[in-house]
Amino acid sequence: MNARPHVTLEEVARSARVSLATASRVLNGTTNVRSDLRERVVSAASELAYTPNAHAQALAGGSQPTVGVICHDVSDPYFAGIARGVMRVAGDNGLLVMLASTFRDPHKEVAYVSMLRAQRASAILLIGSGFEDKGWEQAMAAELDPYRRGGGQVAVVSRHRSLKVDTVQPENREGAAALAKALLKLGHRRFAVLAGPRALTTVNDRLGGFSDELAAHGVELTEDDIVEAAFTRDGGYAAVQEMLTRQTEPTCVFAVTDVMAIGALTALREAGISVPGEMSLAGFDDVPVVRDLTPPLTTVSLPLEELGERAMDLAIKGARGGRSRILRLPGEVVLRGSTAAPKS
Amino acid sequence: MNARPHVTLEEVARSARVSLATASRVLNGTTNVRSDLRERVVSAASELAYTPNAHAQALAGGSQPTVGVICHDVSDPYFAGIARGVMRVAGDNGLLVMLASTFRDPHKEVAYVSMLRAQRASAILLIGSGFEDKGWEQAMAAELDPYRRGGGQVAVVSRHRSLKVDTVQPENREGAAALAKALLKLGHRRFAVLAGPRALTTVNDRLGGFSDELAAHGVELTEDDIVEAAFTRDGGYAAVQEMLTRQTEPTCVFAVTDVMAIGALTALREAGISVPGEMSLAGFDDVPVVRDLTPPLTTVSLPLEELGERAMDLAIKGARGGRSRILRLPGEVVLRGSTAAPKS
DNA sequence: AGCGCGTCTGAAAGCGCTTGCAGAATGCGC
DNA sequence: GCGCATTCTGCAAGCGCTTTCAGACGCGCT
Repeated sequence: MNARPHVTLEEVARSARVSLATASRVLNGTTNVRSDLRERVVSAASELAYTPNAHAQALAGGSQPTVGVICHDVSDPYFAGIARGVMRVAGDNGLLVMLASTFRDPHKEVAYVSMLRAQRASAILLIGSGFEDKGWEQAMAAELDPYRRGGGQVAVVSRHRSLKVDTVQPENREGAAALAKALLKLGHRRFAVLAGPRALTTVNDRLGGFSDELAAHGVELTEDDIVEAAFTRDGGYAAVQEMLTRQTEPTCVFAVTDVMAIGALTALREAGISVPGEMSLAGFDDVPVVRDLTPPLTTVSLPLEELGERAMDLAIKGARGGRSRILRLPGEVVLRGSTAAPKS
Repeated sequence: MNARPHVTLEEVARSARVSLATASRVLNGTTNVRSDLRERVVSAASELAYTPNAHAQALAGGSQPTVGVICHDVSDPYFAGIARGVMRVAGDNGLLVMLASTFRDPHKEVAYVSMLRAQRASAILLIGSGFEDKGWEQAMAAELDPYRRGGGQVAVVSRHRSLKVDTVQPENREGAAALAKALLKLGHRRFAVLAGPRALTTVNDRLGGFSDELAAHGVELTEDDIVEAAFTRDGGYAAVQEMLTRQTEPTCVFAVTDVMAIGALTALREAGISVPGEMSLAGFDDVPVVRDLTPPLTTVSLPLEELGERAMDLAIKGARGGRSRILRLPGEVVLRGSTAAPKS
């Protein structure tokens, strides 16, 4: 109704009987201003509940205090953990975060980058696995390149390296390999893997690291041992059901993601298979809640918040001299109650 | 390095040999433009990888396709569920979401509103319990009022009504009361409540609903039965430890939040108290993961995503004729394995 | 008292885009 | 072939703010 437009700097200046320039300077602390004038401006501003128009500021050359973050799904605890780190660093630096959730739709992802570009976000963070898809990569590059050429920062968590940007990489391959080694040491020889869609780089890396390490110890993983499913709790649940219909008789299941492992655990329980008594189960990520499962989940612990913090750091200190920087953060195998020696 | 400024509409226009106005009209589809001109503009734009400067657009009068969402903690699954709904609706409407995480700091919350105001976000959503604090309420109102006067939409999930804004309210009181009734019916008479800080309206409502219902059935809840702790998993964990040191001997524990209940469950297990054998446990929210706990958690199920969707709807269809609208969404008691009749 | 210097303040020029307005171009009927 | 109605197109005025530049002012000095 009384959609009276926003209070402008000009009104403040008029009300304080100073010039626009002076008002601006007071509010930004750019230059010294005689104290009585400053006083007048400050009180006029607060009286009118003035807030600068960020768009005008941005247009006029002031830098833009917003960064964009694109993830697959805000409600996935893996992402949530990373986002937490991102938010903290952003908050500490007075940055506003624009968060977009793509629900794993590659088109949306590109579209969001475009919007962020329009917003002249000072940085864009891509979080979560990239897609192994030529077409997508090109479309993404077509947005990202002009963005960076225009001075935008890009940082990425856990992506394919073919996007030549600053990257924070959890060591998926190595982590999965270390997990495989630990599982072998427990005595397991027959494994099943619950994998997400192979189009995701993360899945590939973890799966590859795991099976290579197995192979190095003379244990082959066949296609039959690998169940592909959605990258979610329900995906894990369904994957176990699928697995149980197959001929394979694993003694240990590796879900490439904790979230999938959670679903798997429930499916196993409902099938009357005790964990770890009859079947060991391991995940990856060390999402907070897996500690509270029964049994607590063996997994590869990733410093989720730190991943986010580092990515944000890279984006902020965007001193991209030349090469794109890659920061590798290792995971650590954490053996908990969900794994044990196989029933002999 | 080659921080060449962004491509502007003017360059596009020049490259297409048309006027600025025409280029603008082509790109916005405002008016019909002769097809050959349109053609030239379109191809020039794509060749130059042009993206309009959203700030300039906003300044020049075009409306702003961004909304702000403020929550306590992105990594809390309760919020994550709501955010999911918000994101979906936002995405469907071509809106960019700016998400801020306050980590429960009231000052930050106000500060973020101010930033969002500066961004001229077309709507601001406040998610999560408000603070029962006069000073905070005033500070908040001081930001929100001018914002709305300037045409901004505000919607809120689960807040105190004293902020006169469109609200989506989960029925905390009623849900807690219904839960109390169900628990009484199971035969419980001695309860403990793990509560979050009383400064949060949500805590008050749930606690109030629960204890009032108990009282209506002749069961009194004393201060000793209530343990106050942080609103987190660790808070729940600590609260159980505290509870165990007290004289009370409850047969049933109500954690006002699923997240707290998760911590509580682990603490109980570690204390060697079986659930539900020796102690029943109930939560509130029905966060996805509680189904996968052992035992699965009895709780009051809230339609989390819908809460978010509705809030976003309210904000978008901001037809605030006069009164602020309040949408109440009921919760539903879901009895799962974590509750049983008390050991007689 | 007069001069030079340093510090403040204000006028004005954009930042990139939208849009009202007026002039150009097109098509039609006669 | 001419006049008029009907589209299109281009000019130019802002949107609200920052910032350069030059003028105004006050000071200490000679």
